[in-house]
Amino acid sequence: MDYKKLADLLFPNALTREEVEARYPKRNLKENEAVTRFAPSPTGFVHIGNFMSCLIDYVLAKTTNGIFYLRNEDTDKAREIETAMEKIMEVLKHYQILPDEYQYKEELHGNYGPYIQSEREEIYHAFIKDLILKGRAYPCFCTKEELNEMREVQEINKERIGYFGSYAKCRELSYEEVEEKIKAGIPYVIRFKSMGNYNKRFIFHDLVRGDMELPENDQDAVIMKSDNPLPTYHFAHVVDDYLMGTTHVVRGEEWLSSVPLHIELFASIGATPPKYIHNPLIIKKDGENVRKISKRKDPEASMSYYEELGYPAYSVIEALMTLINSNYEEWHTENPEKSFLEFPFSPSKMATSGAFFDLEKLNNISKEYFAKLSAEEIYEGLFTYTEKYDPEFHEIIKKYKEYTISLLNIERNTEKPRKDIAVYSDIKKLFWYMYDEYFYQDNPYKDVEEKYPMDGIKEYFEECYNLEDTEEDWFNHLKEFASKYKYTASRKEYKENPEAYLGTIAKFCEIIRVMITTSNMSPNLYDLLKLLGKERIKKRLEIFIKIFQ
RNA sequence: GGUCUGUUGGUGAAGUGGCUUAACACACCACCCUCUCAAGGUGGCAUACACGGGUCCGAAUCCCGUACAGAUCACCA
Repeated sequence: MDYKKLADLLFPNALTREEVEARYPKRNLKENEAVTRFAPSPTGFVHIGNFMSCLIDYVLAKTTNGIFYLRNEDTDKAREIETAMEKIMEVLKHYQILPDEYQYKEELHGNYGPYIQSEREEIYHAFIKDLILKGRAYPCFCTKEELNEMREVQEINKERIGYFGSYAKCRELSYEEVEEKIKAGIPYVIRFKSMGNYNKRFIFHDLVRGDMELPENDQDAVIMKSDNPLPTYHFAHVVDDYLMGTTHVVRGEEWLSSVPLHIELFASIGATPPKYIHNPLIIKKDGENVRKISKRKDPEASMSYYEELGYPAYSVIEALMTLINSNYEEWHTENPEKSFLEFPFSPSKMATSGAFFDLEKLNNISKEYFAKLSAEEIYEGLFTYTEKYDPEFHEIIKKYKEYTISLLNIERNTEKPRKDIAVYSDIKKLFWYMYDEYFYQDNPYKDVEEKYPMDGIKEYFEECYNLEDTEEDWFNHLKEFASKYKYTASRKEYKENPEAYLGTIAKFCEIIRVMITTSNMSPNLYDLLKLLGKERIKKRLEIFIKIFQ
């Protein structure tokens, strides 16, 4: 076979490798500086597993003073979704994981572009032509039907499945045969010609798992598709990461089984492969079974799920960091002021089995985080969140800014602040009744089932309640007053003689609490009353008494 | 079926041959505190290292086998 003739037949106008490589000088890196990339395909929402890889990429690049870039892997034109790239950019922005080099719409940053694979066609073609010239790639005209048939034969014979060895029949085509088929317009793909031996093994070093013994690749994988002149993932990965100078490839462990192919592909173009970090899959318990978190079944697989509920970016990153390195949590409690970018990340400490993204744990992390924020900071976050996800509430908190901050400040500046907010959408659930716009929407007490005695309630507000009291005075006065209406301050006394009392002070407080919040659970009553003010208390009192008397 | 990877309490996990009578965190339960809730405090979850062999003075840790689970075997990434 005359490879030169074949190469010119298939790619008459392709650039040479030298011409292409001249555009991509070696990166000027110091020892240990990592070049990483986030390389999503724009086929849907951002999956949490991909985002975890992305976070690792980012941490690796930033902690080594290296480069983190974004590459749009849009070679699958059939599955491409137009808005997907926008979503990806939004997620990166939301989490402030910003690439140093990227290409989006009219913007181009970085000297190793294009960063969109569909714009790199001539680059791939130069490499493919070069492989053909070396006898390491060839056109294959096998149809889907032929391939399926071959597969069935392999299954019956209990052989390995694939296009390799004697099954790779298009390997043997003569130049004349190829020329004839091409002239006849028969569609074809380009396959890599493997020289590997499946029975031979080699050592592959993964940064997470250490040394692994893998069989050599012997599959003649498709490297260029027939329906469009773009490469498959495998080939694009090899060419792009070589030219763009990627030092570390972070990807899900589902890629582990194609490592032998990638290693052989790198060797075939005379390049050193990058270091690999195969991170664990994010899994989920589904009844008895454990499975990969799924785009279709699990809403929490999508990064937008967390944003919509109002998890702060910080909480999600914290939760993922604890998954990535389980000693992260401990480190962070010891170094509470430090950013996750100062954490000494170690790939070898990463879990090697499936990682369970625990929403309970996320909530806990998030509550701890909110507990540390000031009321003003929470207000700001809430402002941004509601602007996008709850415009009605947004208008309300805008109107009552100072008041909302005071609400958020209840039991906050103490040694043991409240921990009842995990997501921004919790805030409305917690404080809706403190806004008259919500309180008076219909009968506020429609869900109150218990029949409360009204003894002393009206009198309390008329004769005793004083807005100026300190909390201590307030409670003492309340106790004193309630005891006149057969409420006791002593639990013991009440237990001994329940008939003699209407209840304990707790009961009296409960009635007031229900009156102003419609619920028997709320933050500190003293603060709520104070914030509500005399007039608004009075109005609620009147309605309350009217309904319950 | 082939290949690869795993398997420590309810959950996530620490652990790389002696410091382990196996950490820590979350969840759950009980009690304490308390005007309710959220917290906070104390304690509990009673035989947690898949199973069977082996190496060794000594194994959760190394080796072999078995079972189970997961990943992958596309012109999808």
